[in-house]
Amino acid sequence: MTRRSNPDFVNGIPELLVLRLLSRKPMYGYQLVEQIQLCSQQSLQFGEGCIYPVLHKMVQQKLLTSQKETVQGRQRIVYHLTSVGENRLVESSQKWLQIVSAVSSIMEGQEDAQPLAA
Amino acid sequence: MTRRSNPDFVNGIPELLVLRLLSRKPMYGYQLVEQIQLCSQQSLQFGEGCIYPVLHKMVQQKLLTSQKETVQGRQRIVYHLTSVGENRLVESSQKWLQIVSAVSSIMEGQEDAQPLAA
DNA sequence: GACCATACCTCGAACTTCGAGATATCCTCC
DNA sequence: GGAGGATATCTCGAAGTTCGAGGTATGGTC
Repeated sequence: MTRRSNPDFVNGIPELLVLRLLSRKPMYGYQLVEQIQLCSQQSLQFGEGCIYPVLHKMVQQKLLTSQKETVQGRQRIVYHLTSVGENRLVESSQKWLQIVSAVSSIMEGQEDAQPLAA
Repeated sequence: MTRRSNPDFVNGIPELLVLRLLSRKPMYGYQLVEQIQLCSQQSLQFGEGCIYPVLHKMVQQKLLTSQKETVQGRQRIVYHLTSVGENRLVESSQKWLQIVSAVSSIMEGQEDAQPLAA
């Protein structure tokens, strides 16, 4: 139980990663799950129960298009980034970078920004 | 409405920041809200409706202790970091750094980790 | 035939953020 | 004296996210 007992910092990351990975080349769900694990050296482990719903949501939002393929009798659904998705990728990475830098500045900063004009 | 329509990357950040800010010196809630805004140049805007509950939760978890103060007839509740909180700060910042680095490696990476042995 | 890897899916639980609204005191200005 | 703003606290409910568990199906290997 106690599924997510402490902060995992992971909100929105699956979508960002899917966007980025798909900007390099089309992929299917299972492959995305594996790539994320591999590329991050197991640091990031998003299971299928996480990725599939994200994928479906993104198709609905027209960030992706999907396309059925059958390889050796095995069905795959290959996802492609749309131009809307490309835009979203740009926005999202900027936002991510901005947050990383804001958090860093607080984490590394030594003093108050302003003494709060007492 | 549509409160949080797209990913905000912000999960767990309030706690991390509170931990860090309090590791420098004790502060009260309202002050934390302001400091976070100031220190991040408005990039991070966690309102009181976000920070107060976080503070209460952290006291419950013994990450913080609280102490009432009255300054000019105005009540303040000052929060101090406990040693449990210090440990949590260390763990959490490591985890944060790890995620940032894993995400960066995927965002900046150019190729597959492994060709997935086709 | 059994079993594993591949490949897809859904459901519910748990957690988080955050806007809105409410209260109360002090100070300043008219 | 009264209005209004800044300071300072709080609670509630809505909305969205992640993710474990469980389910289905096929192809290949032993």
